[in-house]
Amino acid sequence: MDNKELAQLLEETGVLKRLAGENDFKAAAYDRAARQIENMETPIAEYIEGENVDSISGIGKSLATQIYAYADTGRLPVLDALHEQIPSGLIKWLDIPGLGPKKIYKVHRELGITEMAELVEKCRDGSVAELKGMGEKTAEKILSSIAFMEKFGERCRADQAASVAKTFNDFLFGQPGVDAISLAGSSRRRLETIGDIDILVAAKELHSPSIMEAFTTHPDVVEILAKGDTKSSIRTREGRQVDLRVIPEKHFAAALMYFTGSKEHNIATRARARERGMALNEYGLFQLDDKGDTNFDEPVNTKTEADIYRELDLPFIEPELREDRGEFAWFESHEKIDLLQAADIQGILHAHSTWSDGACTIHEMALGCIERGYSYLGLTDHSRAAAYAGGLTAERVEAQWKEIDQVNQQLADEGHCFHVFKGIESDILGNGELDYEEEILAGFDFIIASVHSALDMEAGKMLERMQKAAANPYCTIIGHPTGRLLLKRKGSEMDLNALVEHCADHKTVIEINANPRRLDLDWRYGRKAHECGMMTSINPDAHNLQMLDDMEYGVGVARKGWYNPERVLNTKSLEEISTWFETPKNERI
DNA sequence: GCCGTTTTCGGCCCGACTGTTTTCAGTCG
Repeated sequence: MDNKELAQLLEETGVLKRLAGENDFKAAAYDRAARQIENMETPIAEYIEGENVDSISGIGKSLATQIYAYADTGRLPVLDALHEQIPSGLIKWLDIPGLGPKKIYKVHRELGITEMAELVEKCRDGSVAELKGMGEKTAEKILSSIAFMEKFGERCRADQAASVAKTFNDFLFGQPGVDAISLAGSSRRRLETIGDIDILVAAKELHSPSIMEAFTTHPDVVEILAKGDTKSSIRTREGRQVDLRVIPEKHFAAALMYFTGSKEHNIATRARARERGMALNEYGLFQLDDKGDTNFDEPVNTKTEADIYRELDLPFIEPELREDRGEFAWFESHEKIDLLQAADIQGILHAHSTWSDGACTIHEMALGCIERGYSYLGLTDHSRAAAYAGGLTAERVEAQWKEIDQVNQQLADEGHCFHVFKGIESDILGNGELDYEEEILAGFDFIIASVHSALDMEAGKMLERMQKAAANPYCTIIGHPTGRLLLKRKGSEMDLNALVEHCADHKTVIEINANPRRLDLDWRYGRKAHECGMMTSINPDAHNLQMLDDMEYGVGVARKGWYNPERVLNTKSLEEISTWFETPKNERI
């Protein structure tokens, strides 16, 4: 039994309680307990053994009873009971924008349906519109939302969102009366997938209507979901939802904080304000009087987000950390957090050339790195098992080494202080071995070991395979550990906590693949990595020059995973990393 | 369902927008 598994069951209980029409605060208690247990570093089993589960904050007598029962029987009684009452088909309905738990339960109860297809049918034949509290427009909205979901899916990758965000950001910035503009929401928090794009504009009230008008009539807009004086939502032809909020400049800091979220982080900051006799909303921070009333015309003077946090006895919390995943607890005992910055990165460690499936020569890739301010390139073409990608035979490896020597000489002659390292992206074979004989392996400066075949291996076997590769003295870095493709392919479900620990023990680095399609290792394992001292490397896996710019996404994810520069391999200078590569693996720090 | 140096009961983050109402519930972020 692990914390994650229990947390998932508690979360599902919260969802079903809402669908069952129970008090929202009760449902929220299950959400809170789930988050608490998921973020705890102590295994829940220790509390169960010590019979002090209810000493965990947010868990009282009732939840503790459930958890003990789960320890005994492997089942959560409250969840089993809810499953009897609520068909699981309804959970999917929650993904339909505009349809929440109350309406879902009403439709289910009164029309006796549980499947999405039945819902479509009942919206079309008018049954839904006839229900009390519903109507024609509600039914139409449900139909259009379902059609939209089927066409585009609910979320998109961060890079896709960035391109839509840029279009609207540039457009709005040019509108008369716009004093300031900022991206907010999950894009600002650097989440790997984005639901909708949130943009915040500061403008005087008199300009608001014309800004809203310009926004909702932009040529990319195919549907207006809502339009008000301060808030509007649209859908773009790429299928993305964009929310715009226009507020006077004096509210900008509070609004940015509110609009950036996460929802859970906001709930916690507002509760914190309450504890200090204040109230926080998107218009500012307000002092409450004895009766709990306040004058909303006179906020506490806070010009920036940092000012608001300071009033709540906190340092500025970087947007990437605002997930209510331990950031408040951290600042109870620490004054600051040292987070990786893009400028800390000194070199590139995962890139391909025309020797395998890359688009550019070694020299071109090196110049691309120099242009971007890096001081080294670890070239890693594919190994021989990756025949589909032009993987290198042992003979071609040796020929490539000669070319790398020539390129290094040429770059030195041209006056560049830059070095190309001889690396390889070695396939991890089905049995966990690397792809060359030892004498070839020993000739590389470093090796990235990645799985490119038999991806759907059973999780336990996959973990053994990865652990064997990671323990190999020639394996420097594990590449894209799960093989996931965001929103497309799930990736291996092996126990990543176990892999992180194993790699920390063997001084093997696990990369954060910066390709926005992967972003693998996931940031959620950052705390585990921190706890056991695992190092990472932010790697673009570049197959052309443009992909070198994907580093931005990798850095965002590393920040989200709480990595400091010391735990990121490619923050080392050229000199430091040369020494590090030369040091035998088991002696590395 | 949880929680408490104002509290063991009565709160729990809070406001905008929509649709269905005729003063408000539901949804969203």
